[in-house]
Amino acid sequence: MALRLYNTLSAKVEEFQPLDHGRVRMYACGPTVYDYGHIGNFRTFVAVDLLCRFLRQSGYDVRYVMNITDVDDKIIRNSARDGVTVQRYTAKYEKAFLEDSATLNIEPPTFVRATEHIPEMADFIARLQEKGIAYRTDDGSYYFRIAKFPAYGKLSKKDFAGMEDGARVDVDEYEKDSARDFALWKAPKPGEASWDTSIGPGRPGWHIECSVMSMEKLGPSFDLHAGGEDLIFPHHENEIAQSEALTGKQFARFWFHVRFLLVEGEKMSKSLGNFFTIRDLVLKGHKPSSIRWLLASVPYRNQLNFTFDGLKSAASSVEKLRNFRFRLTSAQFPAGANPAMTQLAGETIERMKGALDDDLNTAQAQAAIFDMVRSANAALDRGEVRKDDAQPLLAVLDKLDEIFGVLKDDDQPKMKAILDWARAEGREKDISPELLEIAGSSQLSDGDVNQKMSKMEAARKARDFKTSDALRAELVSAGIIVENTKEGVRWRRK
RNA sequence: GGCGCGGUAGCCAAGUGGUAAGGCCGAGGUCUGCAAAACCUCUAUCGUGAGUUCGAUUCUCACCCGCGCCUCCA
Repeated sequence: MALRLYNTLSAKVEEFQPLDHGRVRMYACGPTVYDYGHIGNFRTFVAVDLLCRFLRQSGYDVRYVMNITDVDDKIIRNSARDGVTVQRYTAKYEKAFLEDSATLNIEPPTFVRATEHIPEMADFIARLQEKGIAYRTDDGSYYFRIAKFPAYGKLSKKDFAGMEDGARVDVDEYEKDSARDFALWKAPKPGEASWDTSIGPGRPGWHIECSVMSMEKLGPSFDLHAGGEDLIFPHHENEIAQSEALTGKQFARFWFHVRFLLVEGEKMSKSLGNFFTIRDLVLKGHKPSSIRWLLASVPYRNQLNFTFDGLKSAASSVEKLRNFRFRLTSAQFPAGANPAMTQLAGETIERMKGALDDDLNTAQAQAAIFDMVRSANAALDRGEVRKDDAQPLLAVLDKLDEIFGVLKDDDQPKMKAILDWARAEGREKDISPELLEIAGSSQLSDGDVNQKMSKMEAARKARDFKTSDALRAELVSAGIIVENTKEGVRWRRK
């Protein structure tokens, strides 16, 4: 079965086939680096990451480009407020974005920056002007003439034919021929960042960067264009207009839009006090893997209700998977193989692939893995798992994790890094005891832990439970989880 | 007002014209020196009303509620 994806352009679920056999070219609208990214931003980026990972797992060679918008109104406003250059201002938040992406195990795409493509944008606009599609106003701004692109509205399903010009002219705008015409290039204003270019001084409009950079990296027609649902209009509609008006070719073929999330059942907003960055959540003691799992647990086209109960639940779910993996890798099994386990592994792989092929139904993929884990754990309890069964079962987990990216336990160092950042930023008051507990579990080295573990085991063998319990309590208070199982003793960090 | 999405167990959340995945939490039990982990059992008739149908949670209509876009917010 092949991947079927919802395409905003056709408003249908379609079978996905790239233009070039075996090769996918995709572009995603990335962040505007004017502040720390919030969980809403990262829902989108995680969803696109899942898509990219699944395409790769499905055998495609994926070229994935993401833009970083490092010049826009908010950036100009905020950098002026802080009295720093635009460059310096955006550098801080771009770094934060890259760190947060890494925290969430988002595989880095090829990044492109708006400010590094200013001459190309000017050239693009000049060519639009040559074709009579763009026009210059007296102040030196350039606009896109929507009347020249009859297909305008095809992505957002808006009908502009009957709209009267002038009904809603924004008085702040310059002299546009039509109210719907959008800015390609903004004339310089005093105190604002400006570039001298072939079409005159100024700065790019919002949409032009994505047309220019995506086509430069991926060609005039490419397979997938992704972003948050809010970008459908006007951003992506305008990208299509600019690009297709210039090249006469179809721009992106599939449009992938990720739905907004809610927080505790309400729209996230600063005024409601339910606005969270990744760092805010980690400071509260939540693990990056919990955040990622929760964000990935609801299919991208559904509204996701992001709650703190949900985060705790996600933490337990990830824990369950990690425990299962731990159990398979740490125990000794009798030689041989159990055909039931081989079959279970095979069926689960099929179920996961089938779920993800179905417009990235991550919820069903997760259900498939949990079904397998339960069955396999039950078989383990009954002693029905043989030596040769471990590998195929672990392979299923690996396959799952190629997409979901939560099994490797590197939460602790990531949280420690954010703890250090908070201290450097003077945010001590936001550091929770939970974070300190987890980040602090590194105080005991692996060697220390192993030493105490063997002492504890010796005491247990001698049935000196008082001593062994005391050692265990000591380890537990240091953030170590100790398990004495039939298959042997083992430990891990909280 | 225009266009669109959704309302499923305490919470999160899939799904289907033939009586409902998965996760978390809770209760009871098994295992265990204890703890942890794990396993087993239990917990929903799918917003409300009407219609179509042999049969609807799944289709249609109405209503109520929530959400999104229509203003450079992912």
